[in-house]
Amino acid sequence: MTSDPGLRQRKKMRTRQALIESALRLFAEKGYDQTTVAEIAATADIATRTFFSYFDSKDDIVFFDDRSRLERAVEIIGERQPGEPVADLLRRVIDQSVFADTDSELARKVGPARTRLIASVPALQARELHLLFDIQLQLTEALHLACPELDLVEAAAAVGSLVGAIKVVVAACQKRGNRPEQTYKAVQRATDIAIDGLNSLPRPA
Amino acid sequence: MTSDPGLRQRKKMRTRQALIESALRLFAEKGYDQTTVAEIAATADIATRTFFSYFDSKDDIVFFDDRSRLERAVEIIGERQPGEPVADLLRRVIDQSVFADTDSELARKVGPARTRLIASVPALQARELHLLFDIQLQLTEALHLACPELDLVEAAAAVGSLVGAIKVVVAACQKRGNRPEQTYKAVQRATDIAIDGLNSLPRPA
DNA sequence: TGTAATTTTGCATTCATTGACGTTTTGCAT
DNA sequence: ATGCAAAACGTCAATGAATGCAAAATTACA
Repeated sequence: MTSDPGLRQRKKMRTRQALIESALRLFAEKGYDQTTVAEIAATADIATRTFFSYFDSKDDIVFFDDRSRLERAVEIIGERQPGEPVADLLRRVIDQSVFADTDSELARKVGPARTRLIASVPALQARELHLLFDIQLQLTEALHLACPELDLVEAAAAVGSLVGAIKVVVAACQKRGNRPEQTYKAVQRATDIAIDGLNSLPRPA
Repeated sequence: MTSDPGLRQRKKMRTRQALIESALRLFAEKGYDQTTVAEIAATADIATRTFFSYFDSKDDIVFFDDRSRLERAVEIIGERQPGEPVADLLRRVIDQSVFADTDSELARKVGPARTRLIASVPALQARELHLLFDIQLQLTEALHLACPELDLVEAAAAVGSLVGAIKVVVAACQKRGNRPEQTYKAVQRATDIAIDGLNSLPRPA
């Protein structure tokens, strides 16, 4: 299955790669809205029409490595040791898929720039949230399978609560311009709060 | 401030209303993608160009009452009794803003149809998630203000965890085609899980 | 009324996205 | 090697959302 790329596949991959690199470079240079699909295609030496057989939409290209991140996450969940607490399992998932550079060097290369790009373009924010949402649904299924003691609702709540806490905390940090250091600490705190529950929050003085 | 609408304002409101009704009716009849902005405008007897001075985009019109829902929520948070547990406060927010028909009869009228519509159109799902996300950021601020014992990260985690759990659970329920009855119960369960934390989940047998 | 402020509109334009259809490449079997 | 079928690509044309602009219409107010 993972054996023969074949000329066809190799060529497709190269084209795909070229499109991704062209797009991200142009977005960085001229901004997302100022870059047209036609330009991206031209820069990668591809017909405009063909762009859409590689990516469903202009914004999709920014999230080229989402699929592999998801696959990694599902894999981790599938390898759960029977009896391992759900909280521990999900902690590992967060660390090793969300905050790891899953998809080759390219992901690491564009990492921070991409983050800034997404934060600054509403259309990309929306796309990201939508993708993340789909991912959560799939994680829910995987978790439900790997943890027979959880019904579907419990699995969904677990995933939603953890991811939701982290996502909002990260956004709040970015909004106030925190350093990555601070943001990372905040993510840890968010994780703990999701795991220990809202009742673990400080009480009024 | 809330006194004189004036002819101008009244007219604008009527136009807005007309646009909303036309749009939702057409979406229901022919489907979202098959309905053009031009048709919506024509049905409401205004110029196509004018549509965009009432709504920023075609999908915005579906979420016409989001603003008032948010305002209601922020209001509730602002009225928090000092010493009231955060969990209790947020429970009330969920009940009275998310699951209440805030914006007049219109909201109630379109409720279920709109839910189905959003679920079936990817563009609307994305828009909804984006709006919901913004809402969460604003709730975070409001909560931080109303609860001095919470720092910003804690407030964000609280909101994110609760809303996240509910959102994913609702989606999971819809996906498997649960009845509203079932879904409502699931929301309660999701709320409890967010409040009590992932550690409150059933342990492996 | 007359004038300023605000809205509405028509028009042109840009650009993402899609469908139909013909052409080129590649994989594979003979 | 040769030929066929499928996969990929490209051309052309069309649709429809979204935006800028300036003229026309409407409303507010002195």
